[in-house]
Amino acid sequence: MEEKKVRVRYAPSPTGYLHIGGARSALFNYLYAKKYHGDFVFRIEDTDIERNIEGAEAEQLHDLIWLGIIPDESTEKPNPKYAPYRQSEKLELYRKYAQELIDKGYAYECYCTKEELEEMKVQQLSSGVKSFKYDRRCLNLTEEEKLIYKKEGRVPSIRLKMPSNHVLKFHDLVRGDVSFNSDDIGDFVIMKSNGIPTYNFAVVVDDHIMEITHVLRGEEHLSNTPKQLQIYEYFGWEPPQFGHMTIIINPNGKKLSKRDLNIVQFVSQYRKLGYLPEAIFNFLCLLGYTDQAGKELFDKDYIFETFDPSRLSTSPSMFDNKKLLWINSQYIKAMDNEKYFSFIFPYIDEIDSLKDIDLNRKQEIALMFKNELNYGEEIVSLLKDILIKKDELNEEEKIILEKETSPKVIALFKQKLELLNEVNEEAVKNIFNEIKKETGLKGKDIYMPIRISLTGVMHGIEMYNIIDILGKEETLKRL
RNA sequence: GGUCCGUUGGAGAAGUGGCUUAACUCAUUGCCCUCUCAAGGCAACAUUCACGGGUUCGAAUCCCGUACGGACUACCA
Repeated sequence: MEEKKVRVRYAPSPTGYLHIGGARSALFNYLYAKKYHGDFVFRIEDTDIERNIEGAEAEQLHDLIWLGIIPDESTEKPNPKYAPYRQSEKLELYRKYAQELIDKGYAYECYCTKEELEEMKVQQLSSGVKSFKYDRRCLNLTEEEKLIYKKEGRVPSIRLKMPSNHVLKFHDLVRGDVSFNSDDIGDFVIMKSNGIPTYNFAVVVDDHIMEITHVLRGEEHLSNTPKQLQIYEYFGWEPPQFGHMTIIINPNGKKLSKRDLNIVQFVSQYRKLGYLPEAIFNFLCLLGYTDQAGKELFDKDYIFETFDPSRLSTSPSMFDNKKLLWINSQYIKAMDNEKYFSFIFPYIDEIDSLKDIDLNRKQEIALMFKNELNYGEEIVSLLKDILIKKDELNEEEKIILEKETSPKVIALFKQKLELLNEVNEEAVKNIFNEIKKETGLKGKDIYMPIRISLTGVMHGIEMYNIIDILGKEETLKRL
């Protein structure tokens, strides 16, 4: 058999921003393409006109590229051979194929109204029927009957005629052999009465036309697969190989939903918070996949090389924000300084008093926090902790300040600092050493009173850095 | 209810019949470092792989059943 070039795709509907789940689907398809030197296609499934959102398509593509998941072909970079890349632009094609199925006797017009279908459903359910299936009342409509319906103003949808007792099986890239029986699947709609194809029909046509060879998608699509396979069979087309990845669950064990407000789950939100694309990319690789060598921190080239779809997991993975945070902090630490500066400056600029300081100064301050940060925006609150002194002290802090030696230490420090011509790290260290000698105190007893009188809190970055950030004048004022 | 999928620690998981005293990572806890927090270093954390049977000399690994969890069950994608 001739080796076909691997072609995979990510095909979102433009109903919102790129979220974690979508990004993960895209990512694994992308990895598959990279591993097997194939093409990764970004295409749009916009058949639900009601839910389409202006600008969502561009946002999704933009976020994807930001993450480093770069399509070889997309709505913005189409290959004429496969264009168009939006379903809404090839409605005629779907109609043509649907008609072909009707002509072959594999599909039929259905004139049922929404109300009738609803009623059918209620009736079936109440009469103890196990699962709802369309009762095929329009299967053998005569031309006369159709005419009557049409005169009533009814516009038909088109349903696929499922064969009876037909086993639809396939080898799932991640789950192994899976099979369904056509008897459990009702005649589903392939063309809505508004002339727009349904998802299950449109993907088949698209995947076939675009010569998609492999489809990695979420487990929620598993039960759609037999429907799609039946369509492939009717057309005599070769279906792609499917692989159904685990769903991502929230801490309650439920599928991550876009409405889940407890979890930040849009890529753009992470970008704004100061997560690095490489870190998210890495994290996403860990969601339902493990590296053979057990590595968890790796760069793209490594995963491109080693990716093995058979290692995709079959049990759901929980979205662990703490792990993302940790991975992100690792990537921040590993950044080279130039990159780090351009990453972190926008956050520093959020603080008015630091916005216009000179470059060297800003770099110095930025570096004080490089090992401290889990995500970019965190620097804002860390800096504010220093710049804005907390006014209410808690018990522990009060006790330290009220200790009999504390006022003396603070006074001594203030006095020595005032005499300093140039405040640099060494000079400040010397002051602490002198105080140590003169008072016989050490460690906590010296540092804490000063720390608390400067910032109001017992924790934070190194003392010298705090003094450095505040400046001599402000430091003296606070003592 | 039906169909399909899953079940190893707080979380992600490795494990494909003997090399498992169940790897590795996050989290948690303790210790070291240290003025503090963080970072970093070290260590602890599953007598056991949902449960019950079976196959086998031997099972987390294979088979059956039960329980539990999830996805789907739209003229949404």
